[in-house]
Amino acid sequence: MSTIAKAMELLDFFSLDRPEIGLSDFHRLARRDKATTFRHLSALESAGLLEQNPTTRAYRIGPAVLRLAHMREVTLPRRAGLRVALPRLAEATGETAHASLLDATGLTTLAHHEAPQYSARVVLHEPRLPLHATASGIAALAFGGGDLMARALAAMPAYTETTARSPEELAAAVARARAAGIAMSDQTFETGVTGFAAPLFDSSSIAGAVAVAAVSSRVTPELQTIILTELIKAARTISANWGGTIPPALAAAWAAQAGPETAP
Amino acid sequence: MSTIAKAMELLDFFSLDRPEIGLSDFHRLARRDKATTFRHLSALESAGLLEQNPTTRAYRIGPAVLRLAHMREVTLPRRAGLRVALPRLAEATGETAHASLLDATGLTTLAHHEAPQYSARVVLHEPRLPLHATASGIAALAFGGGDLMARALAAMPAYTETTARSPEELAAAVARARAAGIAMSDQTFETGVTGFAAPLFDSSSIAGAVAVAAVSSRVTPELQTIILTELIKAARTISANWGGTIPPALAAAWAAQAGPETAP
DNA sequence: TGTATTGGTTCATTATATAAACCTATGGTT
DNA sequence: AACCATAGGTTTATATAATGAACCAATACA
Repeated sequence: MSTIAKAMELLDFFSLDRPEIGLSDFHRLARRDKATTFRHLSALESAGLLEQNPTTRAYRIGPAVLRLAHMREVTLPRRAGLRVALPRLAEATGETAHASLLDATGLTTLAHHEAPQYSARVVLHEPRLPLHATASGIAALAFGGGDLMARALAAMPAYTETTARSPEELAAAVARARAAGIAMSDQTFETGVTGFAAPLFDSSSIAGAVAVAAVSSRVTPELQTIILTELIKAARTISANWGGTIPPALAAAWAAQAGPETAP
Repeated sequence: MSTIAKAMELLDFFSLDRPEIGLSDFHRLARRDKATTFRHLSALESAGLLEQNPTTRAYRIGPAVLRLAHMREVTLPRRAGLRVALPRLAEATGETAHASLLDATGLTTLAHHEAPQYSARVVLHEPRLPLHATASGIAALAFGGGDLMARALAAMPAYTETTARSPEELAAAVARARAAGIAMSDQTFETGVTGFAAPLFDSSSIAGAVAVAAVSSRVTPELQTIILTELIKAARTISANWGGTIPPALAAAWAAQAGPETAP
């Protein structure tokens, strides 16, 4: 593994719950030598990707990231297209809504929004979503290129009892999602969490997924109907904002899924 | 220089004018071997910091950057504090306003806003601002720690005829800024651009600078008065948004500068 | 058809990354 | 006050990973 990749893995240890990490914590979290960790952190800092809290000396995301994100958002807007749709999806379903971006290597969480209705809700903390074990991943596989499937098959850790274990099992889930226009996952990533996801498109192809992560015990047939309807609405809105068009086969599946009243 | 730092330097070649860069262009821009450049780009891509445009194969800023920026902005808001103040500063002065963040290594441009009034306006494209040659840099030196000055003296390229060349010249400019509460730079970085800057503070210390980059030929004493007044207003607002307090000496300088009607 | 350019790959050579041990400062305990 | 644990950071021989010239395949232009 390249030194560069090792250094940049350190960035993935940050989360909303852990926005600042000291040298010793990093050294333990990454299970790497302290001197090595220190030099990696220093290199990231000198590029502005990290900075040190002047009082605690702990490391946190640096200002260069803001500049880069601003640049991407101006030239290739994504977040802006979620601003309305995601909170609306969360409120309409009463569950946690989130959107992720697909690149050549997999899905990256882009934004999430928790519904305020219930105190029991799904809180997300994974920056990268495994393709084989999440509804978003299945949705991406169902409507993405074949190379994605190869990547998914390369590593299939079993997170729960119901995580797909074999290529056949995964292929079946993907086929179901392709037919329904929506991917579902029953506690395949985290126990107690049921996922529903729809693919998102930009001007060239599939670009990500929008999903609802619901508390499993709350999922009744009625709620499921609401979630599917709202998810399709959200996916249509976001894809439109991203300059994408829904493939005809998917549009037909959605029309059948949600009933004629929500057809385009 | 570390491999990590070399790889991350590649990120600085992106700008709003050049949001996508192909392998060959990168190899020329960075003056590095093509194979090396390729491996660096691939490593950045595997971390999600870059992605490839699926049609042109050119590299652009990746989705991970959005996630990191979101995380920083939630835990340590900065952009939000500029959203109102910066456009207002640009409109009130008729010139380009910008804000930058200070870290241990220097100033990073955070956001800028061009005034719509005139077609002749200053367009900024530098991601990093040199401390010794910009108004923002002088403001940072005037109100930042002594280690900053050491860093500024380490490298002092002469961008124009009027760029400070000697430590004494720089120290004089910094002293003027400290006394006035505002830094000024007459075409020290780019010919035809006059800069005015005020320091910004967060809860712990100096955190950046807000500046007006004016077309030199338009700078009359009247405009200069407007710029100084508005700049102080903007600096007060932004620092307040960032949870900062203005040091007494600076508050006094500002009160004297802008006249009693704008005193806090 | 020929030529220039693109993105990407190979492999011997060489430079850089690594990790154990060490240093210094600080905060909390006895 | 002495003690211990932990923090951030540094040193140096050793080992691993980075480098770049040459090469390949594909596309674009003329």
